[in-house]
Amino acid sequence: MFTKVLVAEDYEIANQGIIRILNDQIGIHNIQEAKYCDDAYLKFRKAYNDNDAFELLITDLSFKQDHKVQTRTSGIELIQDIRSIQPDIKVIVYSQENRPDKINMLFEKYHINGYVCKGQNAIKELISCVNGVYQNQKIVPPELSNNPDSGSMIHLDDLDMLLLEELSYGYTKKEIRLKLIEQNITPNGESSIDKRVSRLFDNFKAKNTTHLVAIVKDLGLL
Amino acid sequence: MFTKVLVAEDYEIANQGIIRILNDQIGIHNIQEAKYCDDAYLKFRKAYNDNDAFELLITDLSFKQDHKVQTRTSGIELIQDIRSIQPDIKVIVYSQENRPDKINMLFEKYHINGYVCKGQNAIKELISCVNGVYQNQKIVPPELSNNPDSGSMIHLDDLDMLLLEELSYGYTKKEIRLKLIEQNITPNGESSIDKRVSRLFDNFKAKNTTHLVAIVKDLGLL
DNA sequence: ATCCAAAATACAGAAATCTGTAAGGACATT
DNA sequence: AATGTCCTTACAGATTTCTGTATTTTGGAT
Repeated sequence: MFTKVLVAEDYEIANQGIIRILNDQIGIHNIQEAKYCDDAYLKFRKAYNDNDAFELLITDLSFKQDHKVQTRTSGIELIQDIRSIQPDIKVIVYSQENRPDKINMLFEKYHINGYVCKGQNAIKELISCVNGVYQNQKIVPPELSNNPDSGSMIHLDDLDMLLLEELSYGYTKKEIRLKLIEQNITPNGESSIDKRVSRLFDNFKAKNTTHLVAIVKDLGLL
Repeated sequence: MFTKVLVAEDYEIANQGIIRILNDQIGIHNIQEAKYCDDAYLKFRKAYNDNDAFELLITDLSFKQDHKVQTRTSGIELIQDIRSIQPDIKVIVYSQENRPDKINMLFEKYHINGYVCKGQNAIKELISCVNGVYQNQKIVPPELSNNPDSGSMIHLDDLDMLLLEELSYGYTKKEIRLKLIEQNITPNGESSIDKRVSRLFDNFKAKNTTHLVAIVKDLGLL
């Protein structure tokens, strides 16, 4: 089993809970905790430089910022920074987020090794996740692996996302068209944009632009 | 100090943490916990019917739903249901949410007694919140009470919220008008709705309906 | 080079949005 | 009763949205 673990979680009640589980139920005793991303990074650096590196990082995604000035405010930055130095460190993300799209993105883009969703079964899931990751498995939360419709997810390309974003800012299609032309993005015909947005209507079962943006906001894609 | 407390929090690691704090640091020993809203409600009803009612409810806002069928999925419904039976019960909401508008809404609309934000100082804040609420104070989280612009919040009445909601569902103003007439809500003239929405445009500096809904979603009011 | 299918675009018309003006009613003050 | 203010509503016109159809362009396969 892992012998040395770093826990980055700003929410101190959870922080303590995680450490207790690692300690009592998994038998890991060499644990360091950090309530700030920057603090986590410093502890990581120190251990790495002392040739006593961490084997596993368990981190939250969002860190509230208080009075202290932080250079990192999200777990993603922390993961990137740490992986750039120690690429083989195992990473478990442990967060509130339960939207399939977002969790999948973490695995695909940042190659995390496991994800545990804060929730009713966090204790059990955390234990099996740590065990699985130790055996080099990729541990997806059960909500996701059981969910059949996560595979049928609609794939949105960059232009789709751009359109959704611009629409959510209240720009008209004419204005968006001009922006696309300025940035040399094709297609940029007004009716091409219409068509694309209409397809999004179908995908998300939206009645109109306002509805579409509301849906996408709810899904957390914007 | 309170002698009997109900803790509704689906996230079990936090759940345990809260109970430990109440126990060890505040000296409340008669605590019941619930990981589901419905479960919390049943425990409340039982205690109330047994003439051994709870004095304080500490609840999260969002409850993830798993396989069990729940009639209540949000802490707000739980609060409403419980308050309709025992109006004088003290309520502390304890949640991830840190958007001022939403927290203010909880105090104004649901008359909660205290709010604690999950975060770095949750332990300290929870302790002082329970103490303050016991002394009939209204305990606003420090992030909010220090924030000067929280006072300048735009006040939205029920009709405003209704309109925003319907617009976010993609209904046209004609459709919304008909709904208002059906429910005997005035004003319901088409241009009255227009005027009201235009006022919302001004309030939120929105360019059009889509932009407005996006802004309101971001603020967490919808 | 030719053909085909998919994508991009133009165009058009019905519906909806947004904005302004004006008319009518409710209500309080004088 | 008269006045003024606020709110509701009707109406109108310019713009935008949304949905079709038709035409052109693109890129790959033969």
